[in-house]
Amino acid sequence: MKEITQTKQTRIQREKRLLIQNAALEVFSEFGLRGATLDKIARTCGLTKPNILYYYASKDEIYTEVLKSLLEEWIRPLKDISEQGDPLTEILQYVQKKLIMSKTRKQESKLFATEILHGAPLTQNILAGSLKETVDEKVKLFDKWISEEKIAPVDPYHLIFSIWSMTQHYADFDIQVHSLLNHKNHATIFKDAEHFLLTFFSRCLTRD
Amino acid sequence: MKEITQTKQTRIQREKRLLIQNAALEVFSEFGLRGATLDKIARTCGLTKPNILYYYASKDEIYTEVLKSLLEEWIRPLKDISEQGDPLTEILQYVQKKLIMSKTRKQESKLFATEILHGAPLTQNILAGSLKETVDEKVKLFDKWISEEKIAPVDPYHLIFSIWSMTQHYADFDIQVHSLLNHKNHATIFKDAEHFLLTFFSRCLTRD
DNA sequence: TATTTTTTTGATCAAATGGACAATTATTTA
DNA sequence: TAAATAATTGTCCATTTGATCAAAAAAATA
Repeated sequence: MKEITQTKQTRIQREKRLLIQNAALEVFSEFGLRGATLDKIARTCGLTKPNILYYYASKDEIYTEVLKSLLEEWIRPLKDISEQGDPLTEILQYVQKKLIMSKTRKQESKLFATEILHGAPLTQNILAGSLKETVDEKVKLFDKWISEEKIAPVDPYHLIFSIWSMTQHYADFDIQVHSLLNHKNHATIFKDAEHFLLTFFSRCLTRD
Repeated sequence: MKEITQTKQTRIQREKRLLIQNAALEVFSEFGLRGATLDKIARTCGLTKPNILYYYASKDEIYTEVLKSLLEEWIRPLKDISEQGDPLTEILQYVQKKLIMSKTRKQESKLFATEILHGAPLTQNILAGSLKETVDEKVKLFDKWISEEKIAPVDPYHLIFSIWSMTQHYADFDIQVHSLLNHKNHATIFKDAEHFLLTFFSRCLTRD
């Protein structure tokens, strides 16, 4: 295969690569890196195995690309937290955004979770890089808000962890959630979750 | 292989099966069901592959057994929540117990998470069975406490989800946690997490 | 100790799977 | 339209891996 540079892709290359990425996301999020096979990905997007390997050098390369594009999207809402806005509103909005992502981007959430869970072999540099940068920046902002007594004093790192874990839980553990809630309507679950989380965090951040 | 009944195991059978289970927990929690190989498990416990298959009919049987014994242990602290005790204390104690499990039983937590994440192929009946039973029972208790105004009104199901997600986060996503906290001392992280969680839940459960 | 039973292992198999490649077909470009 | 380039696929290969089995070794038992 000729080298496919970012600047000089044919129409077909753009289309097929996207097709493969979408199928790969589906398969990887369900079976993990090792459980996913090229055959499954091929079947999912209606291409043949050698054809997929014409666009990507290896299975690992597909995985890396899918994960990379996912990570950028994953960090974005955190970046959106603004120093200008009302502190409590900003944080609650972040909670809402993360919950919406769990609802609409379940596959991405699961893929990310699996990757971290199994040691983040391909993500460690990003965790220690751009994600850490953004987190540290927001932690500073939260500390500032705390010192100005605009939100209650809590450890900002653990606050962020709590937002991540509680919202992502509804995507990653959806099987369990649905099973314990008698397979209640999907939309209802998320509405209840939203109400719970907003109550929870506003109570927690407005006392003292 | 002769059938190994529960009642009539030799000393060697008891020892070797335990040896295999421990190795399997280690390997499965790191690589997942499909990523784990019999060779890896064999190497981990110093047995040969055919020898392992002398004690277990298949890889899936090992996985199922490890998971089954894990699940019983996993539900126990929830059962311990007592109607007799002080409501807030009981719930905070449950949070503490779950956090300790994340600290000391990281492998179990990760294995469980991976299983649910990938569709709980071998656990679904347990989720819908004994786990659901216990959860429903405690939900009733929480509702009672709420109606008696002993804790603040929150959705008990989502309260339980929040406890699970926030505590297990420190085991399942330990790579991320450590990376973002500059690889701070393990014990310190859990002390901070405990303080955060106890503050968080007591604030949340004592208002109104 | 002799016999039986249990345990261990080397050799091997069949299926699954990631990947290579040459030949063919489709598309683009001159 | 002809030549060149890009895309597709059937076939094949090497490795991995779950599992089998017969023979050997070890342990238990009589």
